[in-house]
Amino acid sequence: MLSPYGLEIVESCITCKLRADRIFCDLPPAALQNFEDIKFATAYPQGAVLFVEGQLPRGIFVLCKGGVKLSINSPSGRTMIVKLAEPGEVLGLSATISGKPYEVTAETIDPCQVNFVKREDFLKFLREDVDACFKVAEQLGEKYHNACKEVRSLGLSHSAAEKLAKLLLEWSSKNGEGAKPEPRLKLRLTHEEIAQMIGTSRETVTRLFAELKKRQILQSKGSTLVIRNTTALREIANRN
Amino acid sequence: MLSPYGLEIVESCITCKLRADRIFCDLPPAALQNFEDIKFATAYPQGAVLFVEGQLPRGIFVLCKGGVKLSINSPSGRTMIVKLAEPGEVLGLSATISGKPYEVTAETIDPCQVNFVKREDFLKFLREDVDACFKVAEQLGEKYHNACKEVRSLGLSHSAAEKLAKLLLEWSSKNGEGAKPEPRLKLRLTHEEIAQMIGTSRETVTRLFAELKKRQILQSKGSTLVIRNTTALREIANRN
DNA sequence: AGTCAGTTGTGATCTCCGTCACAATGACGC
DNA sequence: GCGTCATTGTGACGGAGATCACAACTGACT
Repeated sequence: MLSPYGLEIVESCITCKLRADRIFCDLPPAALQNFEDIKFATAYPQGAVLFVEGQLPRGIFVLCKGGVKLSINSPSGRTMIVKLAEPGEVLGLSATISGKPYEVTAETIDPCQVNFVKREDFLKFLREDVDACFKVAEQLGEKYHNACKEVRSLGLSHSAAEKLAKLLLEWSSKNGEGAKPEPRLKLRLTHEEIAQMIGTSRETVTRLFAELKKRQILQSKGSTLVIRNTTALREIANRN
Repeated sequence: MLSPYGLEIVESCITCKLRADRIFCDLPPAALQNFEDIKFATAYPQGAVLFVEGQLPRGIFVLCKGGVKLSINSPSGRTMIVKLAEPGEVLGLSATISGKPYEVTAETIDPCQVNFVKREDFLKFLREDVDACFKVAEQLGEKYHNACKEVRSLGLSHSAAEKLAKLLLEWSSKNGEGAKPEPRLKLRLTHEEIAQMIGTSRETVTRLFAELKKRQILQSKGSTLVIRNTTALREIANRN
């Protein structure tokens, strides 16, 4: 099936080949069929907003393909990026369960495929299936874990350099690049957005990058970044 | 029944009168009976450590009575208080479900009554009971919500004053004191600990309190604090 | 080519707050 | 009472980084 935004939509979760790798999607057959019946397969272009912090929960969004930026905004216009969600994650979960407003704003950074489930359908689904309910608990645990990591990074770090180094190391450890002596990673965010991830200003990020390059720890080729001296970067990340 | 640490232990969850008000404990009769069979009623003195960040999860701790301080520690000796847990909360939940190490350290700040459930018993219990499983999801959602609030406070605030004001307002909104024109609250923490809650230094907290008192916004009588000018405090909390 | 918006790079200030260093106060036991 | 310990109160100083203000660069679109 052809679809908008250059995505090839996977229509059915039952035949989806990616399922096994996914945190949430790997449900037993019975649950999967029930889920299949209540979900809507949808697609979004880059830059689309799935939901906004403060809105009453309409339902959950299971990310099948693409990346989504989760952020928290202050009335004063500041914004803080909490996480870049990856395929397999369920977005809007805690709000949908509690009925309280969405905690964060979710905005696509790629063309995305998403399975949407209406709140009432989802709650009914959970009430009838322990397996699904347990998966949800696991998923929420994962989210909590991430939030704790964020708190740790924000609260226990001394310098912006430390936080940036931690972020880069985390990114490089994905995609199996972490093991290599000189891991490389694609920068999907602007300096401004990186600043919002580590709670600092854009200028500081630019300056830090400049310094790391000068010290031969980093090297950039277009939008790919090469970590030339992993040990040095680790040292900065654990400084003090 | 008489017990250690001057606590009167509530032996059975089934006859517990406080149950209805509690987030987790209000289970349907069948689930409650099953829970009753696997839980251990225990008591701890003030200052006891229930579990430490990084330990493999032994099980969950349902807080029945007393207060527990949840904190995150850095290898460098810094510590950040994430939350003061109240009766009804389930501690060590996400770790017990995922099997990954406890996220935080839990230390009692009062003599406490706690119901402990071993990990394997708890998991089995959840697998057999949708209602309990759903309660767990709700509880985890609540934890996630709190963590998000923490991230917001740490990441989006400009000044220590702002964070302190926010904290005081939050505390005063408990116990129904929030509605009163001059809410009062008992300070259960030292300046040092308050500093750890808002991610600043002890001296800064002391200085901020001094200033707030000078500006007639606060007034302290022993360990109770009176908020004399709620509007001014709100203004500081939302400054910028 | 040229234009224009969105990035990135860099210098000059300025301020908040962390840190160090003590003094003052309070709590508690003996 | 007095000694010990934890907590609180204050001053002085320095530095990390926010903020402002531009300049330089990039890439997309006409």
